[in-house]
Amino acid sequence: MHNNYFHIFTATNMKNQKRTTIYDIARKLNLNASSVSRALSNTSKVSEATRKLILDTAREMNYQPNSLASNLRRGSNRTIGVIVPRINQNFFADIIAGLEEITYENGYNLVICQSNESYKREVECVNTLINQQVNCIVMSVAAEFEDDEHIRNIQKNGIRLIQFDRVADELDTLKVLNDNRQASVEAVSHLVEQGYRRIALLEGPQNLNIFRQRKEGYLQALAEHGIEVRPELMKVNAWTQELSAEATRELLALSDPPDAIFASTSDFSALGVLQVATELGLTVPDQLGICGYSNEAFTEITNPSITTIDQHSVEMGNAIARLYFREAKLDATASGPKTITIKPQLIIRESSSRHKF
Amino acid sequence: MHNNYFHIFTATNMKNQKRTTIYDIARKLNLNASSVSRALSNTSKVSEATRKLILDTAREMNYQPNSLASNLRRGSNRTIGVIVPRINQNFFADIIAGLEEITYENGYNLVICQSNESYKREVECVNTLINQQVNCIVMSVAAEFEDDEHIRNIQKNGIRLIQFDRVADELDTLKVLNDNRQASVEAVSHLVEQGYRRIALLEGPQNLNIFRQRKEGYLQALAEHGIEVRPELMKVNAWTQELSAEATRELLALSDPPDAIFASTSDFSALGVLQVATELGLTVPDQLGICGYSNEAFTEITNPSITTIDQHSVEMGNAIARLYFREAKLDATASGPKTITIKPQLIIRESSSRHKF
DNA sequence: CTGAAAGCGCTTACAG
DNA sequence: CTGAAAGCGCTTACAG
Repeated sequence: MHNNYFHIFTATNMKNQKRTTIYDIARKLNLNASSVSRALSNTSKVSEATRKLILDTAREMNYQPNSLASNLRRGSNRTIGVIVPRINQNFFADIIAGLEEITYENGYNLVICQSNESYKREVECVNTLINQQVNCIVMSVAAEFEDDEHIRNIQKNGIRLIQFDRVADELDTLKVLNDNRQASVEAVSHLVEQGYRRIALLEGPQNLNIFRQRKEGYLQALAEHGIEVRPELMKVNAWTQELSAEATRELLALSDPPDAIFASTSDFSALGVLQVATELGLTVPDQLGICGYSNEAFTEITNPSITTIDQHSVEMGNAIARLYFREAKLDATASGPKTITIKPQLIIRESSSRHKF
Repeated sequence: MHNNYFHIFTATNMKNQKRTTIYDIARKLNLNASSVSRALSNTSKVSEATRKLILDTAREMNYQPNSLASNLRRGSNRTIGVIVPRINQNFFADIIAGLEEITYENGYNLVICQSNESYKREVECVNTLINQQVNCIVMSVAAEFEDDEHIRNIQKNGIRLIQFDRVADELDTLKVLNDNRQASVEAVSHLVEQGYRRIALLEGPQNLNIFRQRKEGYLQALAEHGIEVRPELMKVNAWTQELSAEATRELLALSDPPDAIFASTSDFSALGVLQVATELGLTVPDQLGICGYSNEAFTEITNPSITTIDQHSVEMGNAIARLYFREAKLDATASGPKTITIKPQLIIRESSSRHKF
């Protein structure tokens, strides 16, 4: 027992040489720790002379404040937790970068988790962030959605919640969304204006709000232009490059095949469409029009370049963070449901431009 | 004064309804908080009966442990801090995703900061993470490098440090690197084997180790194949798409222009080369060979597709996290400098394949 | 197996 | 302007 203790002591000693605390500084200067705290926090009244003395000594002793302690005491840790399906997907990486810009300016930190599209992982992420006492959780739900109890639990614990992009619609929370429906309407209308009439839709999982909205936009645009809906032109769950390629093969094998395909799920889907079209010797955009979603970097450099929708993802990240800080400044009780909508932008490129531009 | 206090109380009350603590549970069960703590931590001896009672009550009262408190007490917060130049750059996003996989498995969290390639920001990030008492800092230095005092400071504070990719070479720390030199040797040798002889190099900022090593590899490969070095074929700081395009124009305007360009800085540079080549009507790979670096997603789908080097970035993230956990298990004093090298892989595509493959 | 007590490092009303 | 004291919520040696 004694041996064991001694051993640990030695190791710790060699490793840490014990960090300086405000008590160390106080002792050295024959002051009380509370004065040191006040001088360092730079907020309460301390005489200029002692403040300077304390700051100098702190620097000299290489003092680093212990955020854990001050956070515990203050009951806030100036941290925002982020849960996304996948960190290294362009859209989410941009959101995170956008969040970071603003949170950094405000002296906050980001704790990041990824759900990997799994419901179970998402629940675990939420619990971890609640335990960490983050001030706010910013999240986009996993495709595998089962239940929203864990999300409600965030609010029960007095933690602010901002949902973005993929959200649990029914919950009364702060939300930052893209206007997916409107973007879809514009994309499909553009295809109609280019002369396409048999427009197919590649859909994402309909349990996610964003994919439902994109489908609604597609239907709305067809209605507005008096084009009849042909169910066989709508393909469900075509949301990866492979699934989209497969769906495209099926579509093009129809007796009355589509003359345009709106890959509403992603640009990777659009890429799948383009691949199959090239394989089959169809010219794009003349024989087949294509529109994707997300404005991934590669859409600009494919041959032909791909028409798509830019979601302003970095700006969206900024907007989310700004929303948090604005709400946090208001009385804690004041924040009800509130939605900010970002307007995506149709980027017209070669894959849908029959009339040269 | 009293008013003020009352106001705060109300707000807090309405917002939080006060989270359950182990004391609340103890009081309810007529036990001591220490027993509750032991039952919940699941480690010390508690009778099966009381353990069950405590766990049930905790669930019923919606207890969420306060990590801040336990971390402060234990002096560790099971968190790894990450500092990267840019979160939404593919390589770093992949590294982060790779880190997250392993840290998650081990019950650790990630706190992420981005330096935006700025030295000042990097120093601030380091300080924040030190104050947060993270167990480890994983970092890749900003391009704007001034001094390594902040990095030394990490170790002075008893925090483990793992440098990766872009590192301060002189410091004795754990390092996880790509074998940039070897990758360059292979890329340039491949170009030689394809019959290219006047091979130009686009270099990155030479204050970063990775770009120095890639240049060394280039020089080594030329030497090995008995090809003379022509300084006018080596362009410094060509590390964005625009700068590379510019450098390419200059190179191709030479009286004896290159027949291949190794864009050692990134695939975006390679893209800049490809653009200019297309503009000037040069056929790739016949009249000009191109090789990039990083294996960005788009390199597969450009026309022609781009030969490049895959850095196994997700696996590199995994390796970094595993290194931390392995070292952490060893005695705290035992960890000296140590380097893990990941072997990148040359991906040969059309842009450098004169002989069809 | 359980309880009582100290302490992690800080902040903040309360006195003076 | 400064000091003394309590407390944030937990963990952990020490007794029993």
